[in-house]
Amino acid sequence: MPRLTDARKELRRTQITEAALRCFSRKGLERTSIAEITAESGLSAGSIYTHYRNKAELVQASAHAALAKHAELLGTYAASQSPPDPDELLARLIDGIDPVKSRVAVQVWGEATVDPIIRGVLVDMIDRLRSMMQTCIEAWLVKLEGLEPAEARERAAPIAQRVLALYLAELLHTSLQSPTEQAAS
Amino acid sequence: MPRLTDARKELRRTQITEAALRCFSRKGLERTSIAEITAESGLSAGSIYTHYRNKAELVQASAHAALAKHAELLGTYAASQSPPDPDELLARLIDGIDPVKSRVAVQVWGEATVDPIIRGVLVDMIDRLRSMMQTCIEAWLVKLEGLEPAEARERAAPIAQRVLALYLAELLHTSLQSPTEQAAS
DNA sequence: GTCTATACGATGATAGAC
DNA sequence: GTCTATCATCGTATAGAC
Repeated sequence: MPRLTDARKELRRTQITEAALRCFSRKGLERTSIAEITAESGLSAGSIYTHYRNKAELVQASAHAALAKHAELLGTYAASQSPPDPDELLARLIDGIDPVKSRVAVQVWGEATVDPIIRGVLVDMIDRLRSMMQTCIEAWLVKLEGLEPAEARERAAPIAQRVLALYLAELLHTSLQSPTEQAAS
Repeated sequence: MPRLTDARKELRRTQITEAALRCFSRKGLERTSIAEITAESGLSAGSIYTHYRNKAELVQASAHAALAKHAELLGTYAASQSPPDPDELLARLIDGIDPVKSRVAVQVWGEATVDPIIRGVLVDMIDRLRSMMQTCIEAWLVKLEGLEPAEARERAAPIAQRVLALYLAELLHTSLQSPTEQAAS
């Protein structure tokens, strides 16, 4: 197994998706052309197509990468020894929102409306977010509010649901606030 | 002033946007071609371009139409004699969500991320929604909770903010639940 | 005002050299 | 694996007849 080769391969793929994410944040998932991604990545069209079968695959990979970063942040809190209360959790998550990534995230929402694969990626990620929030809130209810594990689990679910909703709304809000450097089509 | 002519003109325009909205709901704002809208509307490309300067203008008009319908529903509650409490208000709004329109609405969010004009339309509509929610909640606080108008106004704002957030999140949820009849790009 | 037919541009994707 | 050059396709927008 050529481990080094695989690692380099993956490195190239992320190099491409990183460049793509920057382009998407400026022009959107659809209106970004492959040419722009080649310019941003410093690679060529041919090279990109050896790593991704077509543009749809690249968009999917980029969407996954964009959403995963949101989950990463939450993961650190979920694993924390002293879990924050729901308000504090929400505040920290909001504080961690990156305007650039928020734009791509909201674009992914729109695309998920129409593309089943992107939708699968998004639904999956949202479920993971909710699950992690629930874990975090559950731990808080047990450790700091003194609830029984059984009752904590029961009460954590609806709270997590609402924290998630407020977080998503804030994501939308952020994506609309940050200025666009791009003229209308 | 040829009033009848203007009325017919407006009628044609809505006929076009209605057809466009159905197409958008299936294929998205960008991947819907003018040809598909002509087919859906029963008109021709030439006809459409006499009513809208270009596709961007048509998308803007359609976006406005899609969002306005959400506001209409809320307007009836805001003007109601017996305003519902926040939970009930939210429940009714959610109950009134149309899956087809929810998809277009979320697509508009994504587009607003990139297109300043669409963003203006969206931000405007969101502000109107929040304002109407606030009015509704304010009336409820005064009439049914017996608060002073001054305090009601103060306390209504953050509640409206949260109801709005929960509503938007539910809109996203609905847009992801309804099945897509369209293959990936 | 509406249609048919078309020009023009843009873009996704590939072939073949290195 | 990567690049350059190219192709084929598709979609917007327009011109001109009715």
